[in-house]
Amino acid sequence: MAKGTNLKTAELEKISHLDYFNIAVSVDCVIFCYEEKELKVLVIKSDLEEFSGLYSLLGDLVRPDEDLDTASYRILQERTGMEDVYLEQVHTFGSIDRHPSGRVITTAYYSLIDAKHQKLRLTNNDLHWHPVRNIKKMAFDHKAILDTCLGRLREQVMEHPVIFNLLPEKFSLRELQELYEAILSVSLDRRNFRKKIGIKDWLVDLNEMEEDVPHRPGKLYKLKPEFKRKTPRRKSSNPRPQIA
Amino acid sequence: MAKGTNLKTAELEKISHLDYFNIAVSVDCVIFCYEEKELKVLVIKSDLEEFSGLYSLLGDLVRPDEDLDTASYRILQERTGMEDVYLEQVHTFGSIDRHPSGRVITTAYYSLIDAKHQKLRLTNNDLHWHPVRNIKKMAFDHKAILDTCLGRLREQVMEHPVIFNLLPEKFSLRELQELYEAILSVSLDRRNFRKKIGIKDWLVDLNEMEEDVPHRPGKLYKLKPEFKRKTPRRKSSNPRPQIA
DNA sequence: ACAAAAGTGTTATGATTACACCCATGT
DNA sequence: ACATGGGTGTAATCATAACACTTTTGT
Repeated sequence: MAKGTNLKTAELEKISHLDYFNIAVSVDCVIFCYEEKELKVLVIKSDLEEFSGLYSLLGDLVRPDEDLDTASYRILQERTGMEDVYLEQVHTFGSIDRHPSGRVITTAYYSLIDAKHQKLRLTNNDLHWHPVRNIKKMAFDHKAILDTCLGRLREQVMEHPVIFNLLPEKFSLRELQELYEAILSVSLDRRNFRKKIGIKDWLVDLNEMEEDVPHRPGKLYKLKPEFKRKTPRRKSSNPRPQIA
Repeated sequence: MAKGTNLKTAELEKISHLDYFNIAVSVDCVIFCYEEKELKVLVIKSDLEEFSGLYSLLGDLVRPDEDLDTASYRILQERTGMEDVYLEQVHTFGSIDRHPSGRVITTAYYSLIDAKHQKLRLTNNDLHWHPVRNIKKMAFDHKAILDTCLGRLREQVMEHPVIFNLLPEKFSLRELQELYEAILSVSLDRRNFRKKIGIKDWLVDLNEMEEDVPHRPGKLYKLKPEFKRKTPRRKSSNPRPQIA
């Protein structure tokens, strides 16, 4: 269609791009679960001598024929054996010196999974779930990545029904409240918590009771099916205004 | 320190990475300004034949010796001649086929600048400010990038004093309200708006009046200096809870 | 009987919404 | 005098936060 002008074709431009094909691209996944009343993150011992003894997040280079989102999904599947997980992109870290092997930029995702359903390939390099609040130092800039993802999780959890990805299908309001408390590092008033959850209208009362608890059993609830978004919600570009 | 074990050094690992050094990394800037009572974005005619006639955002490949954030800042300076601008990373777009020249992932930033202070190098390729609401189609996936950044701007504007980067130093409450209305595509009640802005306590009354307006002049205000964050705010990883 | 947690309501405060009139300035 | 926008307050509704007692179950 377009006549020969001073436009470049993509094919021509490709050549001039070649000089720039020397930044590697990776993804890192902050995979959260909730276990023993604690928020935990999946970490593995770094296999770089520079970071000997430190743990890192799970990540990998992105393959040239693989979407960024697909790459993070692949990491997650390879390591946890889980399908159909909640995964959301958070931030891309691109400092020059963040990786000792050379220029590697990385896009961080966070993921929420139900501790009961995953079957970790706990084979090597001390791959394990680590309580988030104990973590002081990690390989690379992974502590900053973890902090950023935790911050995002805390923001999301207030407004969107994502937290349920960390719980089994059926749960009591106490379990839900304890999970909020673990994520936010606060303690919440039980009555106000129940009122607020009630208003949000996210839950279905299953008319079932907890079993095998050493106290009065609580009712069990599940998330209403219409809120089950394993695929990351697309950000609406038109949220309703909250100003005046 | 570490004895020779089965750890790899970064130097060794570098070699195995070489196969993967074939994804290009770019940044794209969604540069907003406010002019003639409209939110506008800086666009330029695409120089790719595939997108002949379409406009694209301003972007460039990231240099191997340049931080991601620095790259976006460079684009902005080159094109607008401005220093000290508000710039925030939003999302990284990494579909395989998003660029016809080959595999290019791009990190999108949005920026807010005062229309009065910029001196555009309006030299070529029809670089110009385009009203955001008219834009239907762009080169590459740039329409999606624009929408995502606009969505982020709308989220931010509710909670954080960022909007002032689009205004001159001194402004009236009417100008401020019109700007909110332009960004959010809503109309706001004047009394409620003023009440809400008052509560936020972001402004200083300058005890000056508008001049040269064909009606009763309004008071002028400026943003309190402590809220002038040209550098993107770092997300707190500990927002106060808003649940119960 | 005791321990542990479930379940539940009221009051006070602050934010939000809807809504209408007089005032100051320029033409 | 008219047109344009500046400036202001009240009442209704809703969300939030603080707070304590009775009930149910397992041991």
